[in-house]
Amino acid sequence: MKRPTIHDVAAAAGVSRGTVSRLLNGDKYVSPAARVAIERAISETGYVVNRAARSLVTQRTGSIVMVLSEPHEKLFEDPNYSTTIRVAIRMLAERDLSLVMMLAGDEGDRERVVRYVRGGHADGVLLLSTHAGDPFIDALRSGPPAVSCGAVIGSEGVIPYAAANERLGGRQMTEYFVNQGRRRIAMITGPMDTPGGIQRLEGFADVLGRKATKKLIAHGDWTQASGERAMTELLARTPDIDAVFVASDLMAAGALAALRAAGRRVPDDVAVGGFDDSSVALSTHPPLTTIRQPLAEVAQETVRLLLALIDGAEHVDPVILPTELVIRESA
Amino acid sequence: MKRPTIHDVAAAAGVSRGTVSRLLNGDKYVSPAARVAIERAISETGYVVNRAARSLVTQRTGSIVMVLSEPHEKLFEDPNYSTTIRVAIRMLAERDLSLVMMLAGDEGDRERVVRYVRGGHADGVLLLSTHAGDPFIDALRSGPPAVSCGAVIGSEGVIPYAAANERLGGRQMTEYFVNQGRRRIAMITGPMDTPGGIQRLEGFADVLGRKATKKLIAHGDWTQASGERAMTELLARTPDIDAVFVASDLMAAGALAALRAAGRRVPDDVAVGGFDDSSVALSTHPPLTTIRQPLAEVAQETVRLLLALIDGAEHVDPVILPTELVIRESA
DNA sequence: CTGAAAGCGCTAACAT
DNA sequence: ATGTTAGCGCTTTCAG
Repeated sequence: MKRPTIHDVAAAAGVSRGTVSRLLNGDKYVSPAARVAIERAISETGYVVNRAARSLVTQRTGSIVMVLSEPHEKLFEDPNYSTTIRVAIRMLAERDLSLVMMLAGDEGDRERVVRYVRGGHADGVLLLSTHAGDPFIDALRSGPPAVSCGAVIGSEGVIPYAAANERLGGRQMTEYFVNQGRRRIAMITGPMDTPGGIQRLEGFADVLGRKATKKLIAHGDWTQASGERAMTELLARTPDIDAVFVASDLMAAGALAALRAAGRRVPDDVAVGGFDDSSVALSTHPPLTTIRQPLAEVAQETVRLLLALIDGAEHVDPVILPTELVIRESA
Repeated sequence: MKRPTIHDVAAAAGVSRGTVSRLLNGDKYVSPAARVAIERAISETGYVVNRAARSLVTQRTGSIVMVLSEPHEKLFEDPNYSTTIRVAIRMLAERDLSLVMMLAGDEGDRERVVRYVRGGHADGVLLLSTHAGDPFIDALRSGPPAVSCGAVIGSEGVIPYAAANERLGGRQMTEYFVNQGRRRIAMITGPMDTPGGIQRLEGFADVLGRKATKKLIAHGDWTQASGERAMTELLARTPDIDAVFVASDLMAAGALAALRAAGRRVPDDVAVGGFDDSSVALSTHPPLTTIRQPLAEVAQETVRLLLALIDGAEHVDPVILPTELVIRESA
């Protein structure tokens, strides 16, 4: 049989469609009697609201789009997405909002996202790992509320966000090395158009000051291979380093391999610090001393900001959460 | 200004709404002249179709729901999801279908999914890592087409699927050990209500026959910690093992830690084989010899099956893709 | 507190 | 090949 409509429910309950609709939408003006009759009718008929019809009249869609800006191949390497996705789905489900996922890895993708959002197909936008100067930030300004999980470099004032205090994390690791008595501390950063790339380095520089010279800094792109490459480069350039702060656990795993190949013992000869406290941090040998980011909380706050905006807040402030040093065996 | 409707486009192009609609829906009966005028009008007005309105009349929603059945905490540990998600988003986007994500980790979640699907909010269902006897398999039978990425144990005839040939993978690794001259080969399996848990063990048993005794088999739950635990147990139970096939790379990382703690050298004393060829396989020491699953192809085939069903296919056959042995240093 | 009625924007069947 | 029109199922005034 066809799916029941609000009309069927109204008929079964002996009221008008309007009354059923009012109940469904939490309007207070429904008599107890009507309420009971309608609720019974709903469960008897197995009625489920037709979102398309509702959407057509309310002009809201009941869905939020999550935009993954990472180039496709790398999506695979990042251990952080699943937490964010999981938290977002949960929180949105509570509000009866569904989460639709889109990719924004190349120009075609991005255009699709813009069309989708401007076409009014989503009530809000959740940005993930958006890079500096991403052209479509502007395109989103005229649409529904957008927030980012992690700062959008260069658009911090435009797109509200929640993020871990990455700079603090950088400081925590670097201070730990200093307190351990390490003298030549190097760093392998992430891409310099991402907050994690920039701010972890800032924290490093905060502590080391002028000792943080160019020679001690190499850049990676978050992949393990890039960490290995950067470490090799660092070793060639400055053989006497006794500690290295790597901006992600995955890259740190690569650095570990390079150190092993070079015959350096970890942590005896060189201390290695990672970032993320992801699952790789435990599978390396030795297990990584790293910085834990409150990922779940960051995701939670991001969604909270978005919901506040959807509920009509004019303005929300960024939320920045502290990181934490996790000591294991690599440093 | 308000978003333009099909009416505005029709007016701007000097044709009727029906003609615009026909063009939009690929109907062949549109004159070249009208076509040009309409296309110009569309780009001038910035028109984007209102999916809700379309959905209301076509009874299709333009979205596919992906259901993640893994209990929440574990979602985090599995390195395979992102590939599947990425491939699915891509392929669906080409058909202008959007991907909505739902969790089915607990009873409440599952009920939500069933309501959603039966409420007609999706044109198709994509199941991920559904466990044996998952109660809501039945609930899905009356709704839109559903397919699974990976077999659904116990419902292989009910839910079409694409999957890697996990049993073959189990055979490949075990044969490799045998050919290497290993004599006491143990196995750490995944959960026995998942295809990966069952079939990788079947492959192991295919090769070893009656030599695959209970004493040589321990069970894990895909987590690294469980791999470590199972390895310790195996070592206590059968100290003379010289090879172990671990059903996932992550668990293998745990096994490696247990072997190191027990003072066994890998691969000299004990060969270790993983499964998945995930990123951890490269970050362990030594890097893991493992089985590669054609994840992207599996995801692709899964989506293809779903699309075929949506397009009206009465029946589709399961697709099973071969795995491949990847030799590194752990065996 | 409730019923009636007017659309929301679109597709598809029917005319022409 | 194209215009006209009848809804799709719902929310939301507006009366009462």
